[in-house]
Amino acid sequence: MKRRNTPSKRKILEILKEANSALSHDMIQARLDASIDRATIYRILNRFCEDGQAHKVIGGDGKQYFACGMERGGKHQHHHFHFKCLSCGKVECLENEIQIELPEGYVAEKYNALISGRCKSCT
Amino acid sequence: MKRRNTPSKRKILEILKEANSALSHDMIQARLDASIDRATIYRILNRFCEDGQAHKVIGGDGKQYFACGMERGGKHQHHHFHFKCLSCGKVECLENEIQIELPEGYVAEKYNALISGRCKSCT
DNA sequence: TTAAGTGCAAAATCTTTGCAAATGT
DNA sequence: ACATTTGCAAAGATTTTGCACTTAA
Repeated sequence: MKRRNTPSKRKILEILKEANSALSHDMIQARLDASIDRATIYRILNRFCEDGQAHKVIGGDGKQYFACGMERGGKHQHHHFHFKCLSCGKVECLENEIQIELPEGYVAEKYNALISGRCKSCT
Repeated sequence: MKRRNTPSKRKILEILKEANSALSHDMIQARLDASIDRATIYRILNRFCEDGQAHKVIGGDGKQYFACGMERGGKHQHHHFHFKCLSCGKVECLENEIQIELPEGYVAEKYNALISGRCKSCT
């Protein structure tokens, strides 16, 4: 499946790059001047994740947050923690790598690690 | 707000204790012989979390999973990782404690850490 | 007795899907 | 040309809420 370079994709990738945090669907929609359909936004974001241009974290609220800050060369570099501020709502990627030894016979595939609390600006 | 000891609460707590894994709402409902209303189950589970008798993890699927295995004396002992098997769907509490140094000025409140993959039985 | 808990129905969220029309290559 | 992408509408899935009725203490 060959990917196309559409205006919508460019805009959304731009927004993800400018934000130095992970964004939920509605945060992205809020930053769009012209409106792109909800379904289209989700589809674009999911394609970004498939292609390794972005990654997804599930918030403590069960919502999906997308970020493209920690990918290098189209591949997600390492598995890291995320931090969600309960006050301002910002979701950031932390540098801390997840290092954990799983029990014998367990194989890890995906990581979803999110800590909630107060960020520096909100303390 | 004084809590009461109802049959529904007892049944659900029983189920959580017997399962050596975290259960989602529908998993719990499936294990109930007599049916308890959906809303009631959610309310009971949320009360358990408020009271420290259970804790909640958000799965990579955005669903809520509840467990009461790691609490001692009504208090959640430590923050730990969870593991969800993508094959059999089981969500387990891992012993590994989450130890992470947050950036200056950040305060942690809640932890949600889940690794997905294959468990021992499914490899 | 009376505050807490329950059931039912309905609402609120968030996300995905089907399909026809539009568009990139 | 033709497969990919989009918009619209509708469906799906999960969780919460309002309200009257029931029940534990």
